[in-house]
Amino acid sequence: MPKFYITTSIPYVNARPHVGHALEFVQTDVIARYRKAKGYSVSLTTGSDENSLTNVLAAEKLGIGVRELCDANSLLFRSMADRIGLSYDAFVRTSADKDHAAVAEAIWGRCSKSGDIYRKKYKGLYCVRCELYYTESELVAGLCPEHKVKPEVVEEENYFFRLSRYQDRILELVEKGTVRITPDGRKNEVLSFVKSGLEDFSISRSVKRAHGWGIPVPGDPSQIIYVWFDALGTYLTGAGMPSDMKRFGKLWPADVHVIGKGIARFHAVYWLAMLISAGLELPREIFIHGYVTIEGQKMSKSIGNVVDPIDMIEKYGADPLRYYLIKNVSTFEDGDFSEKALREAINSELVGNLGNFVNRTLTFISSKLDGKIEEQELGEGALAMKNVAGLVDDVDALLADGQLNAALLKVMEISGMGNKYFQDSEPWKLVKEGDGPAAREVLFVCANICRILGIVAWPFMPAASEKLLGYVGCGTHNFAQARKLVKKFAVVRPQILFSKVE
RNA sequence: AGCGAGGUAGGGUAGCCUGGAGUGCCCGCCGGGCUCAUAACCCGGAGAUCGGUGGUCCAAAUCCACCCCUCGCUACCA
Repeated sequence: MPKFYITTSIPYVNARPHVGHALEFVQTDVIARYRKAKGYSVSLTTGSDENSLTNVLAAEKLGIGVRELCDANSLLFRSMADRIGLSYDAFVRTSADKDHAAVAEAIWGRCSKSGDIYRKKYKGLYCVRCELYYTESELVAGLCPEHKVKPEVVEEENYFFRLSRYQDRILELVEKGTVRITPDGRKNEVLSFVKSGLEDFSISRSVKRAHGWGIPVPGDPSQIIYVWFDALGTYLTGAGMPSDMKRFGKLWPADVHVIGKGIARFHAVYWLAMLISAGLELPREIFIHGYVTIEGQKMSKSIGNVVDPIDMIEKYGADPLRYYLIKNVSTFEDGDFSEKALREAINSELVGNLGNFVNRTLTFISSKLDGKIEEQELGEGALAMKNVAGLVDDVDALLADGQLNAALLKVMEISGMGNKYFQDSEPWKLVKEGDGPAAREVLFVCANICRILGIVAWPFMPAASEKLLGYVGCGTHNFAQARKLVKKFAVVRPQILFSKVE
């Protein structure tokens, strides 16, 4: 069985999860489940990024300890992962996972051995209030854009990573697609960034600047490893490094890193260089999604429009939220979230289209045909099955290509087709007229379409899919089964798959 | 400012590369049909100067030029 190793990025835990995080979890999970349904042995790593100054500052603001903040918020992220159905195998906490500290140290050691780490004085414009360095161009009239104060010139000796050395190598890897950057637009951005010239970057902070929070530099307790230099290592930690190198040997390299557009560079440039330097294999693909806006506006605390995915799950369920995030948010561009649109999608698409088709089919079979249906000679129904088969191929191809949004539309087309076939065939009339065989043919076809729907919907809406497959008595969600005709069904009277919202 | 992506009915999209009646899809809206089904489903309809201007061509959403608007990227900052 071929392996497939996929990761989500690890969010900072300075605040609660928002729908943007949910989007990434869902996209990642859809890809992971699709691969499972294709017969891959899939592993998925997620986690939380905790060794950052942002978290320290957030904790100070709240008047609690960093440890406390990280524990609490990490738990929230984990809880969201669980509730949204993210099928993860490892949840790495960068500040609490012993293996992870070991990984960070190992990466450091390996890069150092390659001669890519050196000490250098760093001089920059530092805003004490932000606790951040600014470049000249970021300043507004020479002042910090946030606090309108003049930044201080601060000098600090740090460790640097010799990124410049890898410019040509990265350019080639990305250009040739050895490391695939999806979508192409992002790939071009990465290329233009690399072409503009790569400079070495600082990979440590003084303990003071880091407020003593983070993983110490091996052999130099006065310095803390820069958060990104440790955070990226979670992908290795999750694969088993260093405690289970057998597992790691099987899983690494990652097949896909799913990330948001804001951190593309860290993955497509820094991470690749770090891995080359450390003598480790490179990920095969970096999959970059857009951001979620709320009712057309950027999500922000000051506007107060942050949407809590856990609230949405409690209100509408995980599958409907998953459905919405894939269907209404384009896979690679920014997309919008609105509760109104979510409700409309549930009522008209999940309830009205998919849920109704399943319900009318299964209810019909159980009330009019004793719940049993067997293979029939196919007349008109053969064409319907052929069309469905074509759509299954489409779903498969689109998912393989990462076009999650388009794939889900095709899934919905299948139930749309089922509804139309059911309607046009009017089996209820056939039953009244006493034409049993004709009615049985229609329902035999519809039962198969339901089953196929259950299979292709599984990556997107696993709970509903499993329920549905249970009703038709076919447990498997393996994609290959979607291309076969099941000959005999014993159907149970279904419960409603999705409930209408008022 | 430089580089890149995009502007198609009320919203969201496909079509553009390889010109040929504004052709399609998902919602919303209006009307009709049906009754197996969660007032659901099926059919039909209204609604677009395809960002603007000019050009090439028998013919342009599609090719070219210019302009307007939106959005991304431009390093140590999710």
